[in-house]
Amino acid sequence: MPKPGTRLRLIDVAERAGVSLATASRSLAGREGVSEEVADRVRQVARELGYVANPYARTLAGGASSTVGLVVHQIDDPYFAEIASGVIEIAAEEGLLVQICHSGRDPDAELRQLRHLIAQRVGIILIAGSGYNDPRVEAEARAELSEFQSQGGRVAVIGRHALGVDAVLPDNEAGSRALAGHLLDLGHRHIAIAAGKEGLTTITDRIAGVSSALHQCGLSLDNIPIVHSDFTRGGGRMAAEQILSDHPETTAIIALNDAMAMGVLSTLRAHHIPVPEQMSVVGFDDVSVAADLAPSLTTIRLPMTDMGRMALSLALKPRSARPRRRPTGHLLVVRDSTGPAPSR
Amino acid sequence: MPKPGTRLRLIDVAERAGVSLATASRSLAGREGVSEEVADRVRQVARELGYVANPYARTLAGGASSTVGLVVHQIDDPYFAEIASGVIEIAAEEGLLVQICHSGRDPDAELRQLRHLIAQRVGIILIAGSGYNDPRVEAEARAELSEFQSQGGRVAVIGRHALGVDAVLPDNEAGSRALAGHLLDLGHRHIAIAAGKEGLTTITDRIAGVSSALHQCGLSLDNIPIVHSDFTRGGGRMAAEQILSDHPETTAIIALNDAMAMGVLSTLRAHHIPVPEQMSVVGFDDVSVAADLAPSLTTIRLPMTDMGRMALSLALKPRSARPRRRPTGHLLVVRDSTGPAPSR
DNA sequence: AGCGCTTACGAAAGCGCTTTCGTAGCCTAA
DNA sequence: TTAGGCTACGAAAGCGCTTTCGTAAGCGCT
Repeated sequence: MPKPGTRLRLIDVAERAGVSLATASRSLAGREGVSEEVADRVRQVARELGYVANPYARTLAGGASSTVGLVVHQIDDPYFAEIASGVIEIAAEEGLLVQICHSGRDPDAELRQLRHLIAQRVGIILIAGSGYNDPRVEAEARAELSEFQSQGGRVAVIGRHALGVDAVLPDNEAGSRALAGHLLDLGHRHIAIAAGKEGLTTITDRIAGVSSALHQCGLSLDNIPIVHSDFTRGGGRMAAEQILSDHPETTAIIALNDAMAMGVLSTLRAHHIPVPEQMSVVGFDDVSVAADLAPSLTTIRLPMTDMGRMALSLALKPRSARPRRRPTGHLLVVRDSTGPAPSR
Repeated sequence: MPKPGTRLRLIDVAERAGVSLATASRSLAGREGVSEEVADRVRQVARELGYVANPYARTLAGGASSTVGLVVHQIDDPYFAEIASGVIEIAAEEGLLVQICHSGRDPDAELRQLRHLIAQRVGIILIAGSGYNDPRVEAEARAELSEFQSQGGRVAVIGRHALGVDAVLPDNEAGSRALAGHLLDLGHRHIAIAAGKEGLTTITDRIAGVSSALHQCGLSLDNIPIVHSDFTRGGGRMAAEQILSDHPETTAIIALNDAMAMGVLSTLRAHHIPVPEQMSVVGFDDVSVAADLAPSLTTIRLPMTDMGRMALSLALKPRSARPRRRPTGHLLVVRDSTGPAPSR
């Protein structure tokens, strides 16, 4: 920690500008009660001297904390990395700092991280990643957040709902409906779903979309296998293995995110099953590598970086009475991993 | 920002434990001058009450800042995301917070971020990513960092040197020597290099490794094309296009990182050039998706997550007189993207 | 018993800011 | 002219911690 007394302080600026500490503070904060002339002079001096306020002192004194806490499942998952990238971009513009912490897809860990961030007095909390189908955890998180908000904290969530706060929300159901619709249009009737860990709302929503598409064709979710493993490439591999061995009639696999889809593709390759000739595969998210895979992946594009940007912007706006929802667009991107169902 | 007076303060803990503020502080900080008995009681009370120190007050009062600033080129690049993941892991264990900022592979932006972090009074600075072949920038960064260190700040760099601070360093030269050696062993004599933006030390080092391998075979770097574009998939695509059109005799492409290799593979696919039958491709880093590509990528494995962990651990240790270097292992991982040079 | 020394603790002084409160100085109106 | 109300600013009080300094109590020693 830098030794005290060594950096430029506000009082130095004030002296140089020939005003009191209070006036200098007001000038830089843009508060009223200072004549334009004096305020300009102070700002000028501050700029010349390259003054940067000590955030610790500022926050301690009751100013707004200028750090935003971002909770992600795992930063080295491209989905979250892209969101983080958007958040960092806006934060840089606003002069805020971003603190990232991992929840590791564990509801309790997420809650811990949340509490830790609050205890650390961040000013803004952003939570990315699926919610949990666990009323206890959701209720606790909600209580924690509303307490935080009542003390002036700002919150927004990305890709999850039910927390009673502002949210940036993709339409998971519509997305996977489009995905399933695409496969059905191609004639696939033996579709399997490679899903992540049970208990994530994202998964529930995405499965609901598939169900809805099936119903439109007079089919039902009951007849299609859903393999739950993990929202990672490894999880995709495991799910694919299971689908191949338990449901050999399958001609299309819906992976509920791109990471799993990549695992599925890798397993199919290992089994020498040509994609899309013998098996179609779709993902969800359109992480940037999806286009560079072989075969390139048919998926739903979510604007992750934008979602990150939107979430922070949303949190920065004055709070409204009711939680706001910003829907994100989504787009079916058809690439080379899907094709007509093979004829028998 | 949470309203003051509302959270648990150290004085509350002190009162509950029946000691003074000073004693409570000393107890929790593990300083001496407190009897074991009293210290234990204070710690016990703090734990029961769930006390978390206000980091702003703590830092302002001259305690160590408990936030680590991590500068990366781009967080949604898997190489950096994996490093960040390791840093976040250790930080979580140590109760530190990680602030991430982007330098965008721009030396001046990096310098700005550095200054910003210092101005923000972080306690530890970690810089990941290549250095720059730009004496001015390097000198300024070095000066800034040494000033920071002289005021008690801790610093470590990851994957770059020449900054006069502790470093976690892969052996870029040996790695690419192994890579080139592998291709030479396979009989390739028309090798091209897809490199990132000129001016990065990482690139210089990796090219030097190739050069050294070539020399051992009586060949020289002079005869092989080096295309500079960008350390991204897009950059890989551009480089590949140029290599294909300007150097059709090429049978192997060394991409200087995995992202570029992925771009190269994607371009080769677009040109219907079979890999590795007609063209071998190697990358560098072994980002986790490299194993799941089609074909899977021959590359040099760098333990990115470990590098992140090591860097933070290194910075946390008491400073030594001279900058320490922690070499990281590297491993040639031969996969499906390389094969014997095609016979004419 | 009296001295100095150590140990264990409390009182209080900041750290650099924001904000409240007080007060000159000025303007307006009677 | 004087009372009343602004406006523009300064003095000073914290924010919650760490750390320095002072001191009472306990110890061994002469």
